[in-house]
This record gives sequence, C-alpha cells and structure tokens, in this order.
Amino acid sequence: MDGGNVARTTLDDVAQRVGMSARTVSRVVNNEYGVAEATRKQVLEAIEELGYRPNLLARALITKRSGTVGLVGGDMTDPYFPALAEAVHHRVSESGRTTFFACTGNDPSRQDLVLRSLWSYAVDGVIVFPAPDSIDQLRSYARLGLRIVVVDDVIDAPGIACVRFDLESGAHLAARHLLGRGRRRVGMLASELSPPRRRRRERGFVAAFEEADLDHGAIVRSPPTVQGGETGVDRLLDLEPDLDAVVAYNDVMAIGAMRTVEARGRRVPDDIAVVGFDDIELSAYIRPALTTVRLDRSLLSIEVTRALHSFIDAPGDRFNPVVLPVELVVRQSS
Amino acid sequence: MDGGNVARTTLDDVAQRVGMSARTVSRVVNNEYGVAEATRKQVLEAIEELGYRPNLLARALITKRSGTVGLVGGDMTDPYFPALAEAVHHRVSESGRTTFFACTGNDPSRQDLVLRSLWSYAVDGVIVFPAPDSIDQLRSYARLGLRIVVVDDVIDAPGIACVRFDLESGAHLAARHLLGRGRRRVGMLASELSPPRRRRRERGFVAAFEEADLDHGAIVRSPPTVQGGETGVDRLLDLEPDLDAVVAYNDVMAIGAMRTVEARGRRVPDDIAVVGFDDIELSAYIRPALTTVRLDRSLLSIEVTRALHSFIDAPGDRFNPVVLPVELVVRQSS
DNA sequence: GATCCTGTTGCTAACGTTGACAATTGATGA
DNA sequence: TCATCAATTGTCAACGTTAGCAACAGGATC
Repeated sequence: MDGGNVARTTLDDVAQRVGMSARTVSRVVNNEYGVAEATRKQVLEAIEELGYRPNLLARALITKRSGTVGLVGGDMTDPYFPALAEAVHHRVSESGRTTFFACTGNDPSRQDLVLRSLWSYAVDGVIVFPAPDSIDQLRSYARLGLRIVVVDDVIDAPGIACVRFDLESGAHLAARHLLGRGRRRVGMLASELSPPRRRRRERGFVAAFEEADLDHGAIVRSPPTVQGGETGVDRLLDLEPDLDAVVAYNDVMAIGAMRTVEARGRRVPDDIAVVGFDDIELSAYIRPALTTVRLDRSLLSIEVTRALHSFIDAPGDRFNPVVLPVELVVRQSS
Repeated sequence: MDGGNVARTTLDDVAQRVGMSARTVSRVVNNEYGVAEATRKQVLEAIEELGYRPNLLARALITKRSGTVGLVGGDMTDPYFPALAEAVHHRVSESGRTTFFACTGNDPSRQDLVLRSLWSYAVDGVIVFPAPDSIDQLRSYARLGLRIVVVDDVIDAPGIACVRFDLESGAHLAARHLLGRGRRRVGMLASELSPPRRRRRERGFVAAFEEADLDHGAIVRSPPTVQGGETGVDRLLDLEPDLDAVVAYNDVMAIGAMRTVEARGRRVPDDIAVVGFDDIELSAYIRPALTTVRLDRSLLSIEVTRALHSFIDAPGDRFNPVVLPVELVVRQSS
C-alpha cells in the first residue's frame, strides 16, 4: 500500500492510452456529438481502466458552471431547515446537480463568507434565507453574477428571485381562529431577528384584531429558538398576567412557550392556547399536539428550485415574486 | 442597472490599475513576504476600488487546496446531525476554512456522488458518517488523496482517521441501569442500517445481560427515525407482550417508541421504560423527558476536527483511532 | 480530376491563479 | 569603480479542462 496522494489521472493520460488527443477524450466525457462509435467505446474503456474522473475545478474555471447549488440557511438546528434541505436536495438532484448546505447563524458577515465561497466556486445558483440587514450584500453578489433565490424577503434586483409564504394571511388565520374560540388576551412571540420590513406575521396579527375592532395583546421579540420561546413567554406573562393565547413566530418557539406556560402552572390549551408557524414534524408528536400555520416545505422546495432553474436555463435575470399559500392546522394546543 | 453578469475583475485588472504585474498583486492578496509597504498599500486600495475577489477555483486548481471542508451525514432530519454540524462548522471556521454540508440518505451511491463532488473540488478533507457498505468506496477515495475522517466506524487505511463513541459501554450502561430498576423484559430497537460489524450497541446490550446471567429481550431492527421507532416498538410488543423496557438506537426512535407505547395504552415509564442514544436537545423537553446515553457533540466535534487538522497540516496519513466516552443521562422515561 | 461535402479528429489558446526563478534596483563594501 | 548583496518586482510555465477553428479522410458530385 503506498502513501496515498496518487497523482490524478487526467484527460491527457487517457488520451495517451488510446493514442488520441485530449480533445477527443473530452468530447466523450461530455457526451458531445461527433465522435465515432468505435472511438467512444475505446475511450470509455480506457477511462474505466484508469479510473479517470474529470477535474471539476478545471472544468468550472473555464465553463463558469459547476453543477452545484448552495442552500444557505440561518440556523441548522431549527428543524425546518433540514427538512427543507432534504426536499430541495431531492429536486435539485433531478437536474443532475449536487446541493451543498451552509449556514450563517443569521450573521451577515458569516453570510458574506459563505456567499463568497459559493460564488467563487461558481455555483450555478444559491437559495438563501437571508440574514438580517443583508439586502445590499445580496444585491452586490447578484451584480457579480451570482444567481440568488431569496426566501421570505422581497428584493427587487436583477438576478434575484423571491419566494415567500403568505405570512400575513397565516397570522391573520391564527388570530381569527383564536378569537373564534373566545380568546381575547392574545399575545405574540415575534422574532428579534426580523427587521421591520419583514415583520409580516405581526402585520397580519395586528390586522386581524383591527378588523374585529379589538385590542391585540403584547408583542415581544426574542430569538426564534426554544429558549427564545421560553424567555419570550415569560416576559409576555409578566406584561399580561391574564394572557389566554399566544401566537409564536415558529414551532420551536411555540414549543418553548408551552413548556414555560406549564412550568408556571398554567395549562395548554385550557388556560393558554398556543399557535405556531412551520408545522415541523415534531409538532404533531408533542403533547399537546401543536396547532400551527403550515408552511409547506414541499411547495417551497418546488417553487424555489423552479425559480433557480429558470435562472440557470433561461437567459433573463428577472423572475416574478412568488407568494405561497399557507394553511392553519388545528391540533390540541388551541 | 445593467444585465448582471459583469465580468469578474481579475488579478490582471488590478495589476493594470496600479501598473504592476499580476504576480505582485497576487503576493499582496496572499500576504506573502517581500512586497514594499507602499506597493502593498497601493494594491490594496485598487483591490478595494475594483472590488476584486480572488477566483478560488483557479487558486485551488493550482494549489490543490481549497480551504473548505465537507461534512457528510446520512440524514439531515435527524436532529443529531444539524447540531453536530453547527459545532463542527464553528471549530473548522477557527482555522479559516469554510464547511459545506451534504447528505447521503444512507445510500452508498448518493454518497459516491457527494464524495466525488467534494473530492473534485479539492476540499481539504471530509468528515463522513458512512453509508452502509461503503468501506471500499471510502478506501478508494482515500487512495485518490481525499483525507477522510470516519465517524462511528473503523476503517484501517492510510488517509482515513476514525473517531467513534464507546457505544458498547453506552448500551451496557443503559441495560444495567434498567436491570438495576428491576426491569427484566428489556427489548432493543436497533437500526436496520447497521451492518453486523457496526452493531456495537447490540453487543454491549447483550453483554450486560450475559454478565447478569439473564436473558435479554428481543432485538428488532427498523429505520432510525421516529416512524421506525413506532413500527419497531409495535413489533417488539407483539413479540414480547410483557415487555417492560426498551433501549432504542437513538433518541428519535425512542421518541417514536414512547408515542406508540402510549398509543397502545401503556404508560412510560410506569409500564415500559425507554432509553435512547444521542441526547438531542429535544430529549430534555419532551414529556416524559427521555433517559438517554449522551454522545457529546462538542466532544465529537473537537476530536473530529483535530483529526482533520492533523491530516491537513501534518505530512503523515495515519491517525490513531479515537474512542470517546459516553454518559448515561437519567431522566423521567426510565 | 477537381470540388464540395460530412464526419471525425487535432491544434492552440484561453480560464485566473501560483511556483520557480530571473531581472532590476539601490545601497554597501573593498 | 566594480563586485556583492538584499529587497523588490517581473517573466514564464504550469494546473486540467473546454472553445474555436483548422485539418484530414473518404465519399459523392460535377
């Protein structure tokens, strides 16, 4: 057994073996038209024999295409991301591309590093859950030629496509559902990471109460994590001791909220109803099962890859924003 | 606003701007020694002005190093992976590298595609949770020069390092804990993805009963998912109606098991105790909170990146296998 | 026999960078 | 004055691939 690091076999190695030029071998590798059948066969044999694998770096350097797609999320530990990642990976692989995942921790500077790497490796496109305050960053990468699909934000720029859920309607649905069940002191657990422009759940929430000519409860912002749900609902209960319902930014916050509500001696849903967003797999499993606004991952993965493919295959750099419908899934927690 | 896809600025562009050769600019970019301070300053200004970013493809093509690391897992939707991914990302980024994540769905052919891409992009190394029956595949990539750290399997080959938890002890601990609480009909939910060589939990489990001179309960294998836990425990209960404890392959299976146990009218832990493996965040949150064998992610991330760095920085291609200790975390479910 | 195809194949120059080494400069010392 | 030296900069050839076009063969056409 030798020391590893065997020199790679190259096009030239294969070419020499069959006594042809590298260009011909390249044609075979890329299934190009205009190679004699006998030659093709011979070359394929030599490739097999020598274990030749094309150097994607060299190829990408010249073609400016790498056959890869990046999916950039904020937080891997939020179960919504991995679940979506699987779905996206699946769709992307149908077009023969590989998907790489990366995460930013919702930090713009980390997002910059990630996008720079991806761009520099000539990915065919990226799907991004943008970090806060990174619109200009995304714009500038689009200007550099990176094709970007932005999830859940609206950025009007060439080379950027936007796909989002109708979160206003989602929050509206949730609020009306709670009002319909007689809840009147409804608080909201929002995400501290959303800049005003992106507070769409909050807008739908407020609108529902305005329409019913009622006051909505307090809105507190904390990190969109289980812990954030815990601390958030703590503050909410301090602000409104007679709280009887909570709408949370996402399911993991809702789960944290339920835990704390119970830890403070109130029951879900009897004393306090809880509604989340996302419909992660877990939400159906916990007790009480979580009522939530479903953001259909399969739908999102379809639209997001559709947008990406339209960018990659079509010449244009404009893509009409897509708004995806949501659905309230009523379970035990409300 | 123009049509996007602006031609990238290259070393030559910057060089022309300051009236120097590309080589000098390259030296500045790479912080090489031997550039006059005035020149360096001037070049840096031009870089800033023109928005130059090095083409990592071209660089990697020539240096055979890309400054990236791949983390290849089986299933993103198992919460253990994302949590580890965060930890690994964090450690890797300390060495100035970027981490990309990919998953194989535990399918060797998908793993092959992923590894081929990563190898071809000259990643500095990969960390792999190997798909079943892929030892030879990993060996052959190692022979191609890919540096591999394998988690939870033992492969003796140059260029491959192995890091694993002491799962035998973990299962042993779990079994003795249950025996200590008077459980006598203890079944095991194993993973159908583990080939015999890797059934280390099962070996530890069986050994504990042999030592106590008792019979262990049935061992059934199903997919290592929530659903797999559900169907698995169903079969277990059919096989042993008087089951009083279950040791599950991982926490998500344990959660599925608890659900089904309760759906079939038995209580956890009163009628049936449940113990998992992993200690995912969720395990402390569900009710009853899950007793589990903790596989410390932070420990794993440290050792795994240590192995990788030793490969990357050191000349050798051997690395002594590492075995990490585990710990039983007793909560409500047992 | 010259011309024109058509189907194959080869040659050469990119792509944007780095490595090895050569060239230039100005200062130093004999 | 000239060799010597160190510090700085430049030249050229890689890296492994693909794009564009030229070259060649053999058959069909005139």
